[in-house]
Amino acid sequence: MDQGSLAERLGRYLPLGEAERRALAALEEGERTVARGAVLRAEQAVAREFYVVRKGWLYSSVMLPEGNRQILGFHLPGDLAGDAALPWSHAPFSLTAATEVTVRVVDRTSLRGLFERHPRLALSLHALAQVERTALAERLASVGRSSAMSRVAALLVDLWRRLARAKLIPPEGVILPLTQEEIGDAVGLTAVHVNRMMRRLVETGLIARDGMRLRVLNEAGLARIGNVGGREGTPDFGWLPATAG
Amino acid sequence: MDQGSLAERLGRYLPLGEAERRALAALEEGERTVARGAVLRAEQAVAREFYVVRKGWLYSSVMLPEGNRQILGFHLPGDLAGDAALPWSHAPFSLTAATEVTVRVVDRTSLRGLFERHPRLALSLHALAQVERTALAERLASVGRSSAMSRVAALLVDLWRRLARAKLIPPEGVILPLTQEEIGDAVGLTAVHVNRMMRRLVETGLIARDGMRLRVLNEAGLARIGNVGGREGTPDFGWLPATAG
DNA sequence: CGATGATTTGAGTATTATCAATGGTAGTGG
DNA sequence: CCACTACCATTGATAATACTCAAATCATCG
Repeated sequence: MDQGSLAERLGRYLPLGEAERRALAALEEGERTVARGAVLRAEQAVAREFYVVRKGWLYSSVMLPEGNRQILGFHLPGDLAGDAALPWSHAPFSLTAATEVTVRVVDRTSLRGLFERHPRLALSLHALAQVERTALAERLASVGRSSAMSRVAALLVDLWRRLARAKLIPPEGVILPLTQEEIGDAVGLTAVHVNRMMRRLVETGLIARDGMRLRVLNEAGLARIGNVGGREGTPDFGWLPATAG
Repeated sequence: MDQGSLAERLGRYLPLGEAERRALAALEEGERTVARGAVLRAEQAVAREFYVVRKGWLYSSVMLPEGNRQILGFHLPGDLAGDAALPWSHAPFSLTAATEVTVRVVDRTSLRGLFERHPRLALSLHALAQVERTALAERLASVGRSSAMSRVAALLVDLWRRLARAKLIPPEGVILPLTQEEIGDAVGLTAVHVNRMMRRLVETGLIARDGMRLRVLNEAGLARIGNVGGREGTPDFGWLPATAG
């Protein structure tokens, strides 16, 4: 199946019929590739479309008036990006390429047809949005109520697990295409402090680093430090209507 | 129209047809009232339903292992609550009554019928979920990247504006049914520090308090301190299909 | 090789948390 | 009506966490 497609992503949660796969594939119109560091869509830009990440990483962020940046989330292959802009004419946050990234473009008006002809897919998309929302809530809890160590650990576990699910982790570890400043902007810390925390995680033997390459040596331990729950949260799409065509 | 109903809420964003109003009303099945402080649905409880707030306030929260609590958001009349649990069999966070609160119960499986028969409403619900998601993102930015003063100010402006939109603010000010500890749990501060910040906001003349009653004297100033944007973010549901019956 | 940007480390500071004590207010039961 | 309790707000004093500033090291790329 198409690597990083919407069909592949939704297929993780529920079985899809042939017609449904085709409908999803038809959504993804143009393809666009942007270089590392480039902004795919800026905050406040006109936003009539959203994206499906095919290859590479993206992150969404907002800038505060004093020049601080908050990174809201990272979008890996198979993730949607920019769909939170649906109910606005202008993007509430910007999308930036953490690596060179390839996305498929989905015009928001094409959701009308999808919702009319494929209610089951519509419901799945809705449920998927709620998954993202829960992830955001968990990040908020981490940033609002945990120590610096915790926050960094939580972010690393989250990324590690998502990458693992998407089968993107080779045995020698994964390349985290993030500066420590970006990590800091994601968890609400300065780059300097992120450095100290990562360093301590290495000393403790929980992770290993080599340049940008990261290996989690003790996922359970890292999860504990990060206050990250275990497997309670397996998505349950079983209540959706049974597979159509 | 039914105060705090889903129809009233969605009607704020787009015109609804008669059939659509009926379909929305049909969703809301039982009614339930719980006392201030009571838990409507606990974290990890089986979650096959979600709620529409009719009267009173609710908040959703998660507990961290060390006993810290993060309040994720407040649900005012007309808001959905617990809908983020859709893709899970067990609730990712708990719902607590901040005041005595009355909710209508919606079984998640009844969404199937709605999505099949009313794609336009389905799309609206989806868009509404994205609105909530954006609010969460803004809170994250506030907690992650602003000072204590900012965070408290941002929360107050947010609540104030939402209450104003729902026409729930009498001229003498609104009763915030929140302890300073709850405010702290929402913005990632201790109750003690929340107290100091609120006190300073009063000294500065931005707000006035009398017991639990709050009045915002200078909304623009409070918004500036809170790093809260102005009117950029007016929802745009204009791209949805035109009104059906 | 020089230039640019990221990481690393140290020293001092600031913001926010923690601890502790006091006063206020509402509710309860006698 | 009053004691009594419980919870919340307030304030001060102290401690800890994370930030700021600064400089040195490293890595990468033309």
